[in-house]
Amino acid sequence: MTLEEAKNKFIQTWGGLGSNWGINKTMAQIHALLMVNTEPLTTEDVMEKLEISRGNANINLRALCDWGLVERMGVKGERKEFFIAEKDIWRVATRIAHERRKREVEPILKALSAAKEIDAKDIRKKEAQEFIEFIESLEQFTRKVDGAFDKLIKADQHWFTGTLLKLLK
Amino acid sequence: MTLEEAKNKFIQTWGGLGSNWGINKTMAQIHALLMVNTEPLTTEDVMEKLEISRGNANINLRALCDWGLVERMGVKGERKEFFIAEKDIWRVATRIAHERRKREVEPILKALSAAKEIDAKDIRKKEAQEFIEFIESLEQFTRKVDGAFDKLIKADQHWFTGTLLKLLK
DNA sequence: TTTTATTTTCAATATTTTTTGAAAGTTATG
DNA sequence: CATAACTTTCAAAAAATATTGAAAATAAAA
Repeated sequence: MTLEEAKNKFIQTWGGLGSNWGINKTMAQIHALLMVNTEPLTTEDVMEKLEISRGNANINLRALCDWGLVERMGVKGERKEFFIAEKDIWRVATRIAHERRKREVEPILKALSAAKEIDAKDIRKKEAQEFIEFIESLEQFTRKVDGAFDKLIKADQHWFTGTLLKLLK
Repeated sequence: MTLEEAKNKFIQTWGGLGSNWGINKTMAQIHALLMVNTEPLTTEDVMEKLEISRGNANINLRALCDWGLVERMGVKGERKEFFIAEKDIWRVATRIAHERRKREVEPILKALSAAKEIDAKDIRKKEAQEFIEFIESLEQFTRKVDGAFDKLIKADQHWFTGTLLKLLK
């Protein structure tokens, strides 16, 4: 396998993984492409190397910027925009975690809280009490996990890979 | 909102969440339905309450059993099969984590390791060395997170909600 | 064994999500 | 200002994924 082939293989793999993590395939592939290229690339480069349309490249590059996984870069004397990826895997992971937490946890808590608003006529039923109790256990659990996640995201990599992981041995 | 409406709302919400976690909508809805019903339900019940086809109900009930989130139950004197859900949210979470780990981490590590097999003619290039180094940092990180995950799955809930969460305060 | 109840399978269909590409928008340059 | 270089948008098309429903398979009962 040539270096080129190895890089392509990695791009494909990373693309496949992305879909498991709420990131679409193209977005993950662009991210992979930018990670294995030390020099910044233009939209045109991305289109060519991944054989995708301009619209697709544009939309996903923007999404990657929103997620904080990619940065726009101006290059002196060039009119085009250049893009460069976050390469530090710890930062990549925390950025993804941060974004997903924001998008997912809040709606869950809102929905759970809404589910408890039961009419007076029903609320005294044993069945209703059981239901409410169940929803509350879910809420409590969600809050706890969310809190832990939040701390993890804010923690620094050394503490994580050192201290915390030792505790989990 | 009546108790019935509240339950339905919860089922819908849980269904929506599922898709964020690699579980399809129907699968998550069936799981929710079984969680809010103390008594076991049949395939027929699930079809009616969620207004889905027999095939869909069957396939997703089976998947839930595979994930360890639902159990088949025989009921004395009844010919039909009954299903009951895991209701303990900690167990639900660890089962999902366990299943996803199995399906996702192994393929990642395999693919990363394959990406390093670069031809002799390229291997001496500085660029190849950088690439390999990068892939290795990814492998190392994946292994660490995976290890932590594994421990977490095997840990008991008390230790998690008590000891570990305090450390993350 | 035959009948009947129940579960499973899977090709066809429907739905959701992603991608395309061309037109409209923007910004720098002469 | 006009032109050229580049970026953004979005309706339509394609691809991926989930769902249906009826037929086949299985298992219990008669």
